[in-house]
This record gives sequence, C-alpha cells and structure tokens, in this order.
Amino acid sequence: MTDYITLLKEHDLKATIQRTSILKSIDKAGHINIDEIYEDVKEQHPTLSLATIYKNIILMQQNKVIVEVPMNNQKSKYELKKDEHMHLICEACGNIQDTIISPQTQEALVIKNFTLNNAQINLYGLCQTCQSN
Amino acid sequence: MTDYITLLKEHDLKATIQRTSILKSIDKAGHINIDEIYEDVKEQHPTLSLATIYKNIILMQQNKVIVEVPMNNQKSKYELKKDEHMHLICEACGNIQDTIISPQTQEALVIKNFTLNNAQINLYGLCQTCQSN
DNA sequence: ATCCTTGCAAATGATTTGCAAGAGT
DNA sequence: ACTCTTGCAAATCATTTGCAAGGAT
Repeated sequence: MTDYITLLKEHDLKATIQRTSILKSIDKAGHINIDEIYEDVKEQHPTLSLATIYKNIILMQQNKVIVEVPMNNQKSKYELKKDEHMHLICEACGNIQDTIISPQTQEALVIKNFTLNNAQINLYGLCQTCQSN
Repeated sequence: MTDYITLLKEHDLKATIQRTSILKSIDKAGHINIDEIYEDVKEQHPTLSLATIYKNIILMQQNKVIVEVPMNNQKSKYELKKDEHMHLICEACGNIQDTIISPQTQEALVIKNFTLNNAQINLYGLCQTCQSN
C-alpha cells in the first residue's frame, strides 16, 4: 500500500483524514468519479461532506497528486497520477483499463510546433467480457 | 459550404432552422461549446433557446452528426463528425487544432481483446503562437 | 499559535423536463 | 394530418461559496 500521507506532503498538502480517505478510495477503484468516491468514503467517515471532496479533488489536481479522466457524456473520473498510459473504456460496462503507450505511438505524439504537456488517449469500444455478450 | 439539410436528413433528423443554425455555428467554429453556440446562434435567431440547443446536441450526437470533445476542467466542445484525428489543445489560449493520426499510430491503437469504436486523442500543451510569448 | 481545512447550509450554475403552440414532411 | 420540435418556465442536478469551529504542523 502506498503511503498517502507521504504522497500528500510531497506535494505540499497537509495530510488530513479526509484526503487520505479520498486517495485510498481512488487508488482502490483505479478510476472513479466524485459521487462514487463519496459513497465509498462515507462508509468509514459518515460526516465527510461532498463539498470537501470537491474542494480536495480540485486541490489535488492542481498539486498533481491526481489526474482527471474526462468521459464522453459522463462525469469525469479521477486516478492517481502515474506514468502516461492509454485508457480502454468499455461503452457497455463502463470499465476502464490502462494500457501502455507503445514507443512508436510516443514518437508519433511529438508534433512540430507544439510543446506537449500531457497526452490523453482514450479508446472507446467494447472490452473482452462485453464482446462475448 | 456543406448542405446541413441533407446532412440532417441522412441521419434521420428533421431539418429545422434551429438545427441547421447550430450545425452552421459548429462548422464555422470547428470546435465550440454549448454557451458559445448559443451566443452565436442568437444573432440570427434571437428566440432560439438554450434548452433547444441542449436537446439537439444530445440528439445529433446520438445520430452521429456531431461528436463531443471532452475537455479537462472545462465544458465539452462539439465538432462535426469527420474522419478520426487528434486534437492539439493549447492550454494557454484554448485553441484546438486538428491533426491526422499517422498510420503507425493507427496500428498501435488496434488492441487485442478490445473492439475499438472511437478514439479520442487529445494532446494538451502549447501551440506555436503561445510558445513564443 | 498560526494557518489551513472541514462541514454545513445556502447560493449559484448547468442541464433537463413538461407542456402547449408551431413547424416539417 | 400527423408527428416531431420548439420555447418558455419550472424543476432538478451539479458545483461552489461563506463562515464558524476544529485540526495539522
């Protein structure tokens, strides 16, 4: 298990119960939206409010602890910041799977006259399980 | 100029003034969000309501006339559906530029055990103009 | 001790809905 | 003529804010 307290402090954020709980929830789920975090986190901390989650999601994004994954027609999900990767998003079951970006693709993302900061590669389709149904 | 009436009918939608106006607005801008469409479209059709835009954006997405481009921390933008391409999104000026996906990258997007439907490749960074400022 | 964070309730903003009147085929 | 679409206002849902009390360093 990652040490969420250290993670927060490394990014200049105070380590509160609320923040470590939110991080634990994101980490456990992999990719999760705000309402789902709220549902999850309430079990251990019934008084933790939605407003607190909103405030901290914004803060932790700014401080690069987490990353937003924008979804088509759905609420954004969030994940812990890690190396760049692609998302395979199943349009049937909503599941998101991480996949590495091949070196060839990496190269193709180097574009003339554009300074790349962050690449979002989201592939929408059907996961293995949903293909067979 | 594309014929929006034909475009709509081909996708089983009635051709109303409201819809052709929205399409014209999207086409003109390239990438545009709902509020911007509203501002634009009101000039010619002051009575056209926001609710109508929302309803039609949903409908035209379902009928594959337009495509949503989800933005990090901003309202989604919309574009006319066309061949797959990448988006170079400038984090400074907000401008979006379309770029083709190289054949090598195309290949790399063919993933085992995943049926690809639609690829969203969004590169966030600085455009040429904003680099020099 | 100080400054930051939380939780609540209220405010704001975005999106959706119901319905009667009007438009498209 | 028939059915779908529009515009309005109201309803709902999502997100943000202000503030007093509590927590982290």
